[in-house]
Amino acid sequence: MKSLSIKDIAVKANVSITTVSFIINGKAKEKSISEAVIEKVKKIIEESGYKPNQIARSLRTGNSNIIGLIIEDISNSFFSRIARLIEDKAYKKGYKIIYSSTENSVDKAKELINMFKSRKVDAYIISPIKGIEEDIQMLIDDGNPVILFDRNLPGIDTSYVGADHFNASYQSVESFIKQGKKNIALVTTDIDVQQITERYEGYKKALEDNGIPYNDDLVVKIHFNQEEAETMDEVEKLFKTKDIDAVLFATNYLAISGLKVLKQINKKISDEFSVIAYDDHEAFELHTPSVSVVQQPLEEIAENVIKLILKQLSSKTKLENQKIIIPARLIIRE
Amino acid sequence: MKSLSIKDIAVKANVSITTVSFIINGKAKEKSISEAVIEKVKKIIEESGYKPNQIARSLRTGNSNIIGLIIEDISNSFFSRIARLIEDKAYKKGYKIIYSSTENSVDKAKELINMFKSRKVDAYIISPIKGIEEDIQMLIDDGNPVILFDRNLPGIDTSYVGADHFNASYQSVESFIKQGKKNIALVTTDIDVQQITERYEGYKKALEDNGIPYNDDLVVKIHFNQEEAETMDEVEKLFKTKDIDAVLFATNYLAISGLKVLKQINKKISDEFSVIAYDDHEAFELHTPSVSVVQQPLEEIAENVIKLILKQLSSKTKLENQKIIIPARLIIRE
DNA sequence: CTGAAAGCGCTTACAG
DNA sequence: CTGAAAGCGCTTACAG
Repeated sequence: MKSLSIKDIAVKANVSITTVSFIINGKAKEKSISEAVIEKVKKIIEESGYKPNQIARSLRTGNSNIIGLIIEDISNSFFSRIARLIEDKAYKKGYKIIYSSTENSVDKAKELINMFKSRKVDAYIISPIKGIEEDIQMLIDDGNPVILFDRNLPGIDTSYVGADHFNASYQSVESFIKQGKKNIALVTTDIDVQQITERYEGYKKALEDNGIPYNDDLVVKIHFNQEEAETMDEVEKLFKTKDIDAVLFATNYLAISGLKVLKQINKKISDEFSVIAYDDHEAFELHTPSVSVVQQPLEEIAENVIKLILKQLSSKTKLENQKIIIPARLIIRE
Repeated sequence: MKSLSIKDIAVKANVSITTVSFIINGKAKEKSISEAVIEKVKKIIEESGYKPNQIARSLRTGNSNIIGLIIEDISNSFFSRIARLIEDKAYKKGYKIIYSSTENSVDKAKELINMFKSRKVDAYIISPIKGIEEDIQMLIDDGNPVILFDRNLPGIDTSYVGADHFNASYQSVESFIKQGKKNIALVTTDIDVQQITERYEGYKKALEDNGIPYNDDLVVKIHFNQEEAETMDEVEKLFKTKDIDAVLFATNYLAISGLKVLKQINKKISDEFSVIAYDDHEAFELHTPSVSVVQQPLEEIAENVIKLILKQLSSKTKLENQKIIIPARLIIRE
């Protein structure tokens, strides 16, 4: 069954397709179409259930009312929750979101950008990885609104929204030190992205500022994408061979692996052994005892991303770039 | 900066756009274009970075290589993990996925279907809710491939893939009974969808088959979308006023709220008080003590959904419908 | 107050 | 072996 076209409506209403188009697009008044015609056409559209073909509209107008969202992995709860918030907020303004996961692959990220480009999305929201700077720069040069979030790409001159990873990490370590901890470990990943680097820098600086020597042996960099069993082995080794009294996990999935290890080796979180996880997760509050966390300001990140995108979308000229850094919240749970 | 069109390539190569189009679409051989021309055109495409406009292609061919995925809520880990698996598998076959969340709203679900329709997606994967039967039937009548998953819509004659909710629930209750439990509660939701009803029926039937009278007081139906605090109040009331020795949670988020209550009122899971959660979640294995769960076969669900969709997509004729029910796995954790 | 016509960038049946 | 032309379903500048 073929669907109706604007022509079918025009024939039924005995007017031109121009008239129908004006009515559909709310330009009837402006084009001074008579009330009678407006009524008649609207009624026919209503009754027939006609929906304009958005593909044709996009081809003609060059925009799509679609925003492309590129993230690392939709099954990661940080991203899926952000995606949901962005989706909601965009939807209310008449924009749809197409998302896709890069899985931390430069090739896939480039492909996704190309796919979005060839579908003429109106704007790009990207949680970028290293290696796609050029592709992003091309989008910007072509005049597309582009916003980076979660991770900044220092060389790229565009707007960015993200949490203050450095300070969050700094404060976490400082809170350990205030509790009297001396041997503070960091479990992080080896992905070379800014937010991970910042968490590392925050850790280092906090030690330094408090006169505790940095010890490379207490920092474990887990290879991205490796089997969880392997990760757990590495963390277990850290817990067993080093004399540590506190550990900061740089991502929530690492913290979960870490907690599994603690359970396995029957080591408890206690006054003698503190844990902070970067990025909250339902498992942490529920854990016995509860795990302290750094909460990322999801709502504010999504809010700011959408606000910037919509502002750029409704402006004829390129707006000034904004780098918005939002404080994260350290939640100490007893 | 305007992007290149097929015409630009044709001009550069000094051939017609027809020839360029044939080459792009791999029909060069079939149309017996000379090797020399193929080489020349390919080189120019390569060098210029030309990407065909998919919008124009869609308008012309009527298909988009896009599959629409409609789920309840992308921030729910069951859906985000399924989405990721489906995305991966579709991507390998050259299909992209557009997803959107219905948030259990009939209106939003209808709007999403309309949006997908007007974007001419090639196929629909839908985790449906009651009230959109007509809209789905229209899609099917129009000849679109449609697959339902997770929840079936009994009246609709199309393929379906989902877990065996009835048996999973039945077995959970039976395992309680084997442990000698008599007062088995069910915490479920009031959403009127098939998979929730089946979990309820499985619970009831297992009691009946084992000679335990069904007691309505032990079944709590939580209102969907209400504040978690309210949910926790209701669960707390159940735990405090009824003398129960086992509880089955019909969804993982309800189980998480339930565990929070247990923590608050300082009640422990033990030999005297067993818990099973429907749908695994990282928090459950980590919990002290670990929580038994029903694991949904995510990988198999995604695999079967994609297989059915691709088969339908590559077939000229409408294939016979298949209802694929996959057993869930009950994992008893000590 | 309304319409004929061009054009967005493709694909493809047809012609040579 | 290759190309001119129609057409997918819209929008919009222009004309009357």
